[in-house]
Amino acid sequence: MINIFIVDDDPLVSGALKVILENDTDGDKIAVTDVAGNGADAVAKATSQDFDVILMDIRMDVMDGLEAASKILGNKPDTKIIFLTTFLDDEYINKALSVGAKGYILKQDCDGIATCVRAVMDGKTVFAGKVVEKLPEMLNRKERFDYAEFDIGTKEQEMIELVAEGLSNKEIASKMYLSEGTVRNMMSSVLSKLDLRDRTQLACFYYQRIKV
Amino acid sequence: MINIFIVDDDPLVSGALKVILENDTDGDKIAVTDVAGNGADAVAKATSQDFDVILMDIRMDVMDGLEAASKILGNKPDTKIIFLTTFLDDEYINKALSVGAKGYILKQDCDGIATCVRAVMDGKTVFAGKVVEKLPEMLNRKERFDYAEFDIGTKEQEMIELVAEGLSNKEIASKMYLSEGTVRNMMSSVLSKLDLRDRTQLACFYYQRIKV
DNA sequence: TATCTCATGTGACAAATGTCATTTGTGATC
DNA sequence: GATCACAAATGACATTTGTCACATGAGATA
Repeated sequence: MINIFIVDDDPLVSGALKVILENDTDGDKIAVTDVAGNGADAVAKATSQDFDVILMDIRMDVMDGLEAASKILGNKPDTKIIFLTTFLDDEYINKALSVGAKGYILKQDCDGIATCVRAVMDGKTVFAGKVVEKLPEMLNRKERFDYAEFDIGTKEQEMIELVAEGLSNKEIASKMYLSEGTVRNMMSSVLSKLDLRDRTQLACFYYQRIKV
Repeated sequence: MINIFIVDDDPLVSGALKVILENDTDGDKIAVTDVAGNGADAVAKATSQDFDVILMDIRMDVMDGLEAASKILGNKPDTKIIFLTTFLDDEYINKALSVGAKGYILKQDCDGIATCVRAVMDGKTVFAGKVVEKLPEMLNRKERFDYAEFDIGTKEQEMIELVAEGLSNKEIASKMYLSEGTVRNMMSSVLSKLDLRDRTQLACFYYQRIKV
């Protein structure tokens, strides 16, 4: 028998999941033995009881799912937690992985959730296909840096990228069809806007804050 | 009925998988409809036939699984491919994700493979627990760069790190208790060893090849 | 001892870099 | 038409940077 704990602030979701899971017959019987409506509750219950798998929402009041998972896993590292959420958010996915989640499934395609639970019980980790599609870009991701916040225009952005490839002013000028003097002026302006001293600091800034 | 194609250079493995999969009764019946022993064969067969799921080894003669998968997915992007391999290699995992694999399972724990196949049929992606444990570090990894290969010593490494923080020669000299002239000489030497032109290119090199 | 290597340092030089004041041309706005 | 804003360009300047030839001193080796 597989012993499930559902954490979701929407009773409709918990209810639906319970029905789906408990009526699944493709293998060991699954039973939902407890339900919580927020992260804090979840931590309390998971501390006093043992569950085979926890299905948890991420966005919840009082304490969100990621924090709750972190606390639970800090206490019982072998707990298998599957996140079941509506949002396909890079930040969420990254944190879920870091926390050590065993799954990240989207609510919109949670039909096969019973199968997921079984796979997780087998030591596997199950992700929604769309989640995994995002991983490669996340592995070599570019942060979305808010150029506007620093009042930096498109041409200036292009120049920054070229600096970050190691080009000299002359080379940049040639690539951008500008005179070298203009590139210098742009450089000077960008450096001042970003409060940097020279092109090397700009390159560092680029790799540290803009692209990673 | 779920229609499986197994690609593995070891007939014992293919045979064992076939038995495990076809005797599983927890849901739709699973049938292994074809088998191949290397990547090239796999590409040929996957082009002429349609399969629901392809289970593929990575290390194979003639053409490895990753390349084969890439070709197959280039042709039929919706193909669901699960890698089944012995190796927990960062490079493999990264490529598998990039290629668009629906799973990465270790042979040593392939008991639940039928469950995995079903989860993948449901649009999920299934990874061995150990694979996913590696992802967080991969997401913020530091490459281990072989300074020795370029004959770069400890002091030179330290200098490189300082350049990558945007320090000037004078500042580096002060931090390392050297004269500015010495720093310049070191710089010149390092640039030549790495075949770079200036400190900005060195900073770029650092972020692109050394630390990420 | 004589020699060699190596890290450190100096001085000189050309090139690249960043800053600034100023000019020019274009398009928008009044 | 007059004015303004702005991108592009120029020239001058001080500073930083990279290169090179060479000096110095310490430690290793023959």
